[in-house]
Amino acid sequence: MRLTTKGRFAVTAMLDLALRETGGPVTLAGISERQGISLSYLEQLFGKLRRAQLVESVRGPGGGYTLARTVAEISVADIIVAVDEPVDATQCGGRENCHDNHRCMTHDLWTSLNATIFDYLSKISLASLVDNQKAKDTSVVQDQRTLRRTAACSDAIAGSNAA
Amino acid sequence: MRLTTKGRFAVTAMLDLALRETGGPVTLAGISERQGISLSYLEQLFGKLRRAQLVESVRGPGGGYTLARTVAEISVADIIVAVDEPVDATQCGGRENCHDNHRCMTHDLWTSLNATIFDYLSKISLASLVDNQKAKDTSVVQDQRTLRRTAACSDAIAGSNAA
DNA sequence: GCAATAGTTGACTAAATTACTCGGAATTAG
DNA sequence: CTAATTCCGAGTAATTTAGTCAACTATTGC
Repeated sequence: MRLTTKGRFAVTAMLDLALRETGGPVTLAGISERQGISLSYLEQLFGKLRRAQLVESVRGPGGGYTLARTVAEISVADIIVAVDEPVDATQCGGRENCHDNHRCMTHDLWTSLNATIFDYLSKISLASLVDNQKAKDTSVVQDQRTLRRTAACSDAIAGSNAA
Repeated sequence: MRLTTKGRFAVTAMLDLALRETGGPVTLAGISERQGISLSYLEQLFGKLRRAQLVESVRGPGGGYTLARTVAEISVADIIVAVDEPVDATQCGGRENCHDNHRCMTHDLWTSLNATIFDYLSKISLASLVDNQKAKDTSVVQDQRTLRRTAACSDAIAGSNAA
């Protein structure tokens, strides 16, 4: 479990996707434009997200990405694990070949700490982020663009909650 | 708040220090040998830990480092923040210069998530890690045969960093 | 005072990772 | 067919990680 900007990008992109997927597949070009993340980088990230079965893709015109599960079934931990390679830096890589009586020190310390952080992030679903985001949006109504987006978000939430 | 191997090294080193400081200042050379972390790298890390006032140094023969506070007053979060540069990757760096109506999305998401993780790690003190470690040590008493493996293990660690 | 010990600092470097670009191939709607 | 879009691999600049090296300062023991 690492926490880097890579994981943040992925979560941001997934949140954007979650907020819009009722209108059919969402293109990476759109996410790129809205979130200020380069298209090519998104392609890499979504390649991993797809292989982790968090999203599904539709090729061709009108294609794009959709969530492979409901927003309630996708956690922040899922996303971060999908894009941040395992790496599992317990130094001995799970094997017990560290120092003699010190071998468990780094090992147990980080495996348990990792487990707890992972556990914590597993309980934060995309659904809760969407809700939070929706609350922010409606409380800061600015112009037409925001209004349109808010409406779309409401649909997105209603639609995916029903499923 | 990032979680990288750098922070892990620092926490490991601090734990080693906490476990031994009753016998006076602990040298970096000792920590280096026991934990398999290069001396020069430890120098860098402890420079930061000292500037963050988590440790105090004693120069000259018999010198080394001691904790600047009690083990109960030092948290894992303190250590990680001390060595992992701020970076604060909210993309807009705290300023509100992100995209128009999307600016708060990444921003709020990560500041709140960061805060929660930070909060969590703030509650894990060195004292609890020390207690945990002591329990492990006494329950898994090693014998002389194990001690000889130490040298070989250092090599194993150096090699497995690539993985 | 001298020598040994140990921290302090800064400059430097190799390797890895991050964040990204480019070019093209596969797929599919219209 | 053509355009839109994902898919894929190679390449790359910037950054970070992890570590080296050398010179320096402070302290202690003799």
